[in-house]
Amino acid sequence: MIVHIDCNAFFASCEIATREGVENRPVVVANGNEAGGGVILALNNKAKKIGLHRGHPLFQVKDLLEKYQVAVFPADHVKYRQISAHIMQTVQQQGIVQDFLPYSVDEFFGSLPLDKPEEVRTYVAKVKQAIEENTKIPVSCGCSLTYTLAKVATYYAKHYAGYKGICVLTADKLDKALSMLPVEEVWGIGRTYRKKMQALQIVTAKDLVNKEESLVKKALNTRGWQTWQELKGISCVKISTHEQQQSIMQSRTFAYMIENKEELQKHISDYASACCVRLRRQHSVCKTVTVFIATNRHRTDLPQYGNSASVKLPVATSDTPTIVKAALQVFEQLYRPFYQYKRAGVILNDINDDSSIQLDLFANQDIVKQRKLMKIADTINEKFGAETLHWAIQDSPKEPSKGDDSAKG
DNA sequence: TCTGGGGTCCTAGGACCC
DNA sequence: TCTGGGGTCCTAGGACCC
Repeated sequence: MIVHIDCNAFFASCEIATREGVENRPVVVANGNEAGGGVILALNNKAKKIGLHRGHPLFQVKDLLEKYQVAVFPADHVKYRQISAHIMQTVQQQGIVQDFLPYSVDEFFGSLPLDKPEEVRTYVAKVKQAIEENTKIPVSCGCSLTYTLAKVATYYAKHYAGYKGICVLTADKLDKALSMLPVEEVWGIGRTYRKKMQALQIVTAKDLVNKEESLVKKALNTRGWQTWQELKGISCVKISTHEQQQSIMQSRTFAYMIENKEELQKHISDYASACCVRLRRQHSVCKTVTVFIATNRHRTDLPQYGNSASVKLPVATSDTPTIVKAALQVFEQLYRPFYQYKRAGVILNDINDDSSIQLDLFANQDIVKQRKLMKIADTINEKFGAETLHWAIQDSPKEPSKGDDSAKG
């Protein structure tokens, strides 16, 4: 049996668990920038009941927030990662669920070598109780034959109070469960596939399962076909557990629109630099640097422009000055004057372990020295705060420092 | 005034190879 | 010199996820 554990309204639950006196109030977690813009990322049931939704921009629901005294908190991802790790640890200590792995910050998969539903239910209930006692985070649990079906089970665990947060979906109940499930609730069916489903007159998950394999393969490609198989109880999805991320991205929506080139350059440098820190933290190097910039797509009254481009580095690296320089070069290609920019970001791709650097025959870089320098900088910034050491190349390229790539602080 | 920030995988098509 | 068949690799973009 595959076990799926899903935290309920995770970000909101984390805030409630770590603060006094908010558990009886509607609670909302939103991201935001200095100007207070932002959208709702998570909310508890009390907040849902007064009509709030995930994705609502805060400025549109200001009246509701005031009227019902909603507690609004900014997202604190460091806290959420810590609580997530605590949940992992708690479950592993129980020694009941095997191969327990995180799928995202608030979802986990594992397996149980049992098939009697009562037994499964009993053990999963123990795990659920341990999580809720140790971390104060309420969870829903689904168990079934495949990952996709375990997520179906969790859907029912969440939607039917009678299950008390645990649903064990055995083969004999599949038919009924799938016939009651809207197809767009199935893991792997998103916006585009939902439209295709409508065209094929597929309304429930069961309608999908009943379609012929050849039709599914043709209309929905490999992904859709895998989902179809999993719904029939045939495992074929793999949960990837990369220890190293394969891409690292840092981007922001600005509090206000920016036209000034130097100001944008400053942001691009900061994002690139932040990406590098994360890259080194996972002991990786990257070979491709991508930059994107865009205007405010919501402002239809203003001229729109958005673009992205990449550069391939001659040698895979995690060296901040090298990567910042590359990002700024790409930005130079992208930038068009007279537009009001609202969003920008940097993505690192082609990521590999830093022990596997392929040296370019003609490249003349002293990698050992670079790495020592980076290590020192990271150590200092970790110890004394992220802005203690700052790379000169992050500053406006119009006033380069005399010593190339030297750090100032 | 104010509208998120990350990720993964798959596919189609072009470049290039023998 | 021309032609075809059979491959691989790379990339951009699109789909999905949280």
